Amino acid sequence: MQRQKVPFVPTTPGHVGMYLCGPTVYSDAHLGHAKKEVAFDVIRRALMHFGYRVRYVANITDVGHLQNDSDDGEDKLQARARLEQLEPMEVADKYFWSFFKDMDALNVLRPSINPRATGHIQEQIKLIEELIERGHAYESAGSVYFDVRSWPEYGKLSGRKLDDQEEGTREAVREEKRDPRDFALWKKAEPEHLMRWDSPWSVGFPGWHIECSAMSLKYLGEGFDIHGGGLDLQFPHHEAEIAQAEAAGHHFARYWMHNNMLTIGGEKMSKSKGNFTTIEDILHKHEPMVVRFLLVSSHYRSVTEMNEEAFASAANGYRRMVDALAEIERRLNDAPAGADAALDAKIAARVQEFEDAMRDDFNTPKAVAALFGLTAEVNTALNAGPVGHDTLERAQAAYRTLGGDVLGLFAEGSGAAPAQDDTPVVDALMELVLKARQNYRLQKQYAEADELRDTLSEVGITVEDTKDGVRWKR
RNA sequence: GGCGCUGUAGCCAAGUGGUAAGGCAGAGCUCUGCAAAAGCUCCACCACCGGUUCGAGUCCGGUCAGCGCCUCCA
Repeated sequence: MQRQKVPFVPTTPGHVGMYLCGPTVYSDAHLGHAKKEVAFDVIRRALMHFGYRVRYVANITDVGHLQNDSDDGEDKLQARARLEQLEPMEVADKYFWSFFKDMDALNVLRPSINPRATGHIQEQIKLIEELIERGHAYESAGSVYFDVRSWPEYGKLSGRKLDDQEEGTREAVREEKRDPRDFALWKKAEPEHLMRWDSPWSVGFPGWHIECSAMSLKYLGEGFDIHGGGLDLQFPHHEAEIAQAEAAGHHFARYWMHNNMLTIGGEKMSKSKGNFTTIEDILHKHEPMVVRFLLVSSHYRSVTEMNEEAFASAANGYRRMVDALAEIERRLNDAPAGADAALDAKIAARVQEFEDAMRDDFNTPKAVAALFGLTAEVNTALNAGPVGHDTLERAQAAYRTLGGDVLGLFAEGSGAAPAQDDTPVVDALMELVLKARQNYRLQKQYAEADELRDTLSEVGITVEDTKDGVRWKR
């Protein structure tokens, strides 16, 4: 809340409670969601790596909030439902599942608790009642609004002063409100509004911000550790969350973390601009791990530019690391016993470098650089000759633990859409083809040998001749 | 108008006042039947102008450019 980087000290030693603002499930998740989810997934994984037990709560917003603040705004879920000719809750469930399918593909760990707004109407009503009792909220025409004038701290997170805010920007300043900046805690439902619940004030639906205050406090308790979300939610959403919770007498989140936005051609990717790429679409063009690698290659607080060149660069760079790891694991099969002290020291230094980077506000680009440093050193050693088994295991552990467990990489084949496993067949065929090619080569019939190699290349199989014999990969 | 962020090589991207990490692309070399892979080498007057300092990409002021939030958005 000091609006700067500060040392982290959890409430309960050894434990961390994290809350992340999740998606409103009314359309496919796009790359912006991926950046947020991966950013906080890495933070969670890093905390776990450093020994914390993490309770990770990420909500799903499935209440249909209005598309804008004017009177006739349509509910987003309902609008989608009309388009797809579904019940609003069918829409919510459809995109709920597709969201998890996308996140699984990106190797984002599932939350410890995944509360849905519609399942916590009672908790939200209770919090609103507390606010009314304390004089920070008032009912007006069946709706309930938060009284920002009654809460001087409103604005502390985003560094805004009420009086600086431009008035009248909104099309219709609702006369129901005492102040145009008051925000809805409960809205009376118009007759055509489908998602509606009983409340002391009207049949209606909760305001957009109240669910996060209610659910985070319910599952993480008073004064929980970390609250995360996109930078674009800082104001008004998170500001409102804090005001509601604290005005009602609760201790709210102690640390706030915001991921920055993703740009394409320098412009923010967003639903309203229509310049977004869905995760499903991008996964048709790029491996999930490449997408994830590109995301962790920039810092969560920085803007990430995503263009085709960046993807190509990420694909090649990631491949280099994967190849090094694959070679380590191949060599483990017939490595001599013992260790290589010089390389051991280098591995330990890179591990240290990685962990230092992560400890400094989760500096993933720096951590990735440490892995590339490791890659160069390991490759050099592997080129030089046999490396001891123990050392290879240490190198493997460095990749699997840091790149794998912490950054969530090297999880090819995980998640949705597992490819049909044709490995045994391909292996057998490759053995035959390579044997034939080797015969051509021994008889110096290079044209024939190269033709085989070129044909394989066309179907995505690379053949490499090395000192130790032929090797292939796809 | 208010609040805030950013400008680092062709691209992506770190950078705690003390000679500018890393990756991709590119060039050369080693290895190789040729390739590929890997390794080595090369590749930045840090938007501009002032100031503070022994020393500034890093601090201060200004200029220019771009972006975000203030309305739904991750």
